[in-house]
Amino acid sequence: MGSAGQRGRPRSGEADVRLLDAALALLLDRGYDRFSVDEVAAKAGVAKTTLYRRWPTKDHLIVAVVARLQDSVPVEYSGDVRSDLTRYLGEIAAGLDRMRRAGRPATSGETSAGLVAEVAAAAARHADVGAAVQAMFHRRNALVLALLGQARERGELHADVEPEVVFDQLAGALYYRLLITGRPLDAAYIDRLVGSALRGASA
Amino acid sequence: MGSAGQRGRPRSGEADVRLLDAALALLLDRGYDRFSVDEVAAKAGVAKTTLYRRWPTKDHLIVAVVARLQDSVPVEYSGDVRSDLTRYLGEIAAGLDRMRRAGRPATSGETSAGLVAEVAAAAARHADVGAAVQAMFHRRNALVLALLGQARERGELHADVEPEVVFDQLAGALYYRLLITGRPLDAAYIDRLVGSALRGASA
Amino acid sequence: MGSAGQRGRPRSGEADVRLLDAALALLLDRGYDRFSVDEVAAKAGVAKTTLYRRWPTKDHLIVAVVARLQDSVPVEYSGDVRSDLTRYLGEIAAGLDRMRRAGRPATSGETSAGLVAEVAAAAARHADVGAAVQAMFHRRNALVLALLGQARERGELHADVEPEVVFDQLAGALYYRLLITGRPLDAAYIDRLVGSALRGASA
Amino acid sequence: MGSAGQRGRPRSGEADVRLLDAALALLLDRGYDRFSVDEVAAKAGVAKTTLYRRWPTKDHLIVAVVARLQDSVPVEYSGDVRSDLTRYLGEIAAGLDRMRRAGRPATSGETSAGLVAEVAAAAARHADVGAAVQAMFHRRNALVLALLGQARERGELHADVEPEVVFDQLAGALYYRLLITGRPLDAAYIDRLVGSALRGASA
DNA sequence: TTTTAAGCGAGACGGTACGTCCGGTCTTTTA
DNA sequence: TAAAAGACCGGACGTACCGTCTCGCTTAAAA
Repeated sequence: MGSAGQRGRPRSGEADVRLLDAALALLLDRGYDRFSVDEVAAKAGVAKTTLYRRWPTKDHLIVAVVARLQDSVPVEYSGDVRSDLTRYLGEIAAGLDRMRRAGRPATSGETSAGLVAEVAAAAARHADVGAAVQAMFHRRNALVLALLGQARERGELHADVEPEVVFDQLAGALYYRLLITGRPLDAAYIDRLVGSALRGASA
Repeated sequence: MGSAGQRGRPRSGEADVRLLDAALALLLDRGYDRFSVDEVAAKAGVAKTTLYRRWPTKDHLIVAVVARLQDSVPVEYSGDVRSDLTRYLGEIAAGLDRMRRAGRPATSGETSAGLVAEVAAAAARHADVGAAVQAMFHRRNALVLALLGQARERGELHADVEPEVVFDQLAGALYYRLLITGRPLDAAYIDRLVGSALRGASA
Repeated sequence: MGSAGQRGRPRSGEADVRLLDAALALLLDRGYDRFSVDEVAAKAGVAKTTLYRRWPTKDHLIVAVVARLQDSVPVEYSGDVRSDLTRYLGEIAAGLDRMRRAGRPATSGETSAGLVAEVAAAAARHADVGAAVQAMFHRRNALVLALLGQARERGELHADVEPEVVFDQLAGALYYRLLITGRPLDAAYIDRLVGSALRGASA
Repeated sequence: MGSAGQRGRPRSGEADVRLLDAALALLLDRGYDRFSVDEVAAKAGVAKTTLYRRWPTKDHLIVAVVARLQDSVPVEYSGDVRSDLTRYLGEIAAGLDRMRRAGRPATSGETSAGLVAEVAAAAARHADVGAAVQAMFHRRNALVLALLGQARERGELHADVEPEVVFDQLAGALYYRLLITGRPLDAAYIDRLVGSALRGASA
């Protein structure tokens, strides 16, 4: 009753795991280019067809991998906007940092935004990948938008503060640094950033 | 005098122009992927060797093209920070918009950041391309940083405002929207953005 | 006694028919390549497993189909060797013609021997298919060999005529034309052929 | 003078040789199926593109290889039709024998016509391959047709003998045996065959 | 009536090869 | 020298198709 009834052989859950694991490993020590689908399949011990049944494109696969990388951001509220924002931006920066290292020799101090940029590019190439990427970021950001909204309602922020805009300014600055300027995303910068954003916002 | 003495056939200045033109045209109606070096050479009526003598890589070529797209931003100061910023961000948004359309059917209202992202990715792939990209943006931004600095000195902005951070917040928000969120960069948004940035900054 | 006794669900006779029909239809309008087992099953509305339970290989299936195509050659003796041979070779030629058209647009006057050759190739790939093919041809040819033998005994042919060799020459010429030369197998040719074969053979 | 003038880098003659050699070797010890284009290229130490520039298809390549296998049939006339025919058919049979062994373990006494059939099938799949195959056989057979024609003119054969038909009967018998019947092509059979063909033909 | 053996539908899976694409380099002839 | 032309190397991509496997379900004979 209710259940649709199983048709055909079910997809192998193990294949998913092995593929994503292999892909992640490969992505991290190769980077986007030099990442090859054939190699993922081989490393996972899975047929290429099985991979392509799940992700129709290298881009799709990589985005799935990245999503898994990013999807573990437990946030807790302390009630203090400044420290909450600082902590959250720190998490984002750390996440970007994990991606930043993909494909670069660990020793190289290079600030490479390659993977992030590639993901954005992939998002632009395929509409569905774009949707997935936006959803991924939306999930990540929803908490912070809520946090800003609550702070405003509590009177901790001016009434005319627009959470969305403020958030764009904060996150945007990080991405801009990473992708364009190439300057570091350290704690000091994050402090300055939060400070600047809250200067006019706090009541 | 002093000149090394020209040996052999001189480089054809015309080739440069034809190549860049062809590349631009192709880039605009194909986007980064589906843009092929062979095709550029063919369209320019120039040998591939000639192209590679000038730009050692597809990435290099494309960045050169993009630089030409972006490098015409004459800015004039009106003396009023708010309007100056608004105007300048408008210019940036317009430039991004030109790139945004690359390779997308004109009709599609899609907000595609493909080219921008690809350029960032290219910057991450080759150190020299990265330097060129940063220089390009640095040239664009220097004026605004100067503007903010002067406004601070004139007392129009608080003494503890950090121009660099404020600029990151402004430009970053635009790029974040474009690359990640995919939401529009219209005049209304720019107004809200400048408003938010100046709320706490103006004296 | 001896009989195993029927266990389990019996095979569906309908499936056989539907599969062979679908396969034949597909074979005729696609040819050997571009004939896909999946498509046969789909078209027959039958599971692939069901198909493979009957024919372990695409080759086996196709040979089964071809056998059905060829197995309807009722021959009657008139008593006159020349006319009997002519008639029989005409039947063979017609049968080959049916196969000849497989996968070719009806309009194309092309003399394509594709299917015949593919069957021969399949026969070479699998011993059992080879046996089946030989048996099929043996059935077809037995009658003619008998005919030649009787004519010899009746004195209509020289005593030293070897039916087997003569038959090879007749049938062989047809196949050689079809497979190698690509020239037409019309009635005129068959007459010349029989004439040539009987020149020295008839007493 | 008249020459078109060489443009661009000329094709590497060495590549041709290495590819054909590699392909032949592979074909002989694998047979048509299990013959892989990638492997040929690898074995020849040549890029796959280079191969595909010459032969657009596995079929084309294989036919080229087979043509080389068959194209060395120097025939000399002795003036005696019977012995000339016997010798020539012997050559054909030997050539077929070389192909017959392709892909079969040397030990196996199997009479496999695989490669011949595959070539015929390939000829049916692509019009241009078909033309090449016919040309190949035409070259081989022209000599014998001429021989038969001369013998007729010399009065060695009846005036109403049609060389073309006789030849079809002879060659056809060989191919029919090989492809369909699977019986051996030994010297004894060839003698019987020539005898049968000449019975009525010789004046 | 319950068990057991097998067939069936659906579709995922492993494996292999194909032919294509494209980036970048090399080898010619000609200017 | 540079330029034009085009072959070359290398490597990945995504597709196609074969034949096997794994489910859940159905059919009939056997216990």
